Amino acid sequence: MKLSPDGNMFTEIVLETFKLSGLLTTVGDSIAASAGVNSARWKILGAIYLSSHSLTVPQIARTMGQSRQAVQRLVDIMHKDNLLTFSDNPNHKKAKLIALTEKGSAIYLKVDEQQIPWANNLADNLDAKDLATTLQTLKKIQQAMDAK
Amino acid sequence: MKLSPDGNMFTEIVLETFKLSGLLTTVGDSIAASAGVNSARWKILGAIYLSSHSLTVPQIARTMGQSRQAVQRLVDIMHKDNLLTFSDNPNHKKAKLIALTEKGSAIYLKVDEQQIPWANNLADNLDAKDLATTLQTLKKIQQAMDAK
DNA sequence: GTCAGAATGACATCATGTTGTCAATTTTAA
DNA sequence: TTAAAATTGACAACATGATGTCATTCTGAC
Repeated sequence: MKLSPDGNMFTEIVLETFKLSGLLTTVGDSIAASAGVNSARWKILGAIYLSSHSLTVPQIARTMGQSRQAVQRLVDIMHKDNLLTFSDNPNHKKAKLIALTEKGSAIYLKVDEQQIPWANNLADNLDAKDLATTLQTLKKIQQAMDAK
Repeated sequence: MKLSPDGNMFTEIVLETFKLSGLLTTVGDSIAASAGVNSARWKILGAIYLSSHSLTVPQIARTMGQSRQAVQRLVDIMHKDNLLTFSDNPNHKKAKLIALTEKGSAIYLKVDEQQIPWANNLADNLDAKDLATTLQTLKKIQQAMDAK
């Protein structure tokens, strides 16, 4: 069997996604470093901050497209480092609700201060319509994968 | 400072890229498993196969957006496993040229057999024009990052 | 209400991938 | 031509992340 023209484009998108993810992680490490965290921990902080309410570990993992255990590991470390708080979950005895401490919040905002001009600057050189299409398509790809 | 509307879209694309990359790696592991490799090794095989000529380790790393050392590590393992060959590089005494063995080639093609219908099928449910825009935009983002 | 199946945390093992360092080689600039 | 800078392979240390297992808790079908 051969790739259809669309299948070929799709495959190229997959490869570019891998590549971009690697590059973004490296850049993210630089951006987050001055606040004392790395990309991985910044992403955890962001997942909680952006949800605007407490989340359980599995919820964070699903948001991030990662395994429950990988997130649990980081959450435990960040809890020890006083970046996150655990609180009882009225709906589940074992699955604690996770929120940011003041320190965690401050770190997230400090990283954001640097990420914002970076993102604004890069976005300036790109077409808004194309960005919108790209964002929607990335989401649709995930939905299509889920459906299989 | 606040995110511009475009900066906000850009940030969302970044997060979706991370998420999609994680999900694709998991799916890729499943697809590649029957041929005895995983996503990481499949990607190495693909980088060499698709270039249609021998590559050095740093060249593979740049193609994949990963560190030279991570690629070197896998290449050494895959050489031991008889998936790759090393040959002298007329342009560089230390940097060997890497190519696929018959076994490596066969494995790549076997994985491809399964990846192709998967990609074709998913692409069928997506708009060709949107896929083209997405692919171009992902590449442009990388160029814009490089320029900084 | 009960019980099978799913979800969750804890723990372990392993693969992937980054960063840092050093010596050897290549490239570049003067 | 030569010397400084960049590239490369080898090696090490460490962080990230997937997978597997077990006991506990929750959910849903009956």
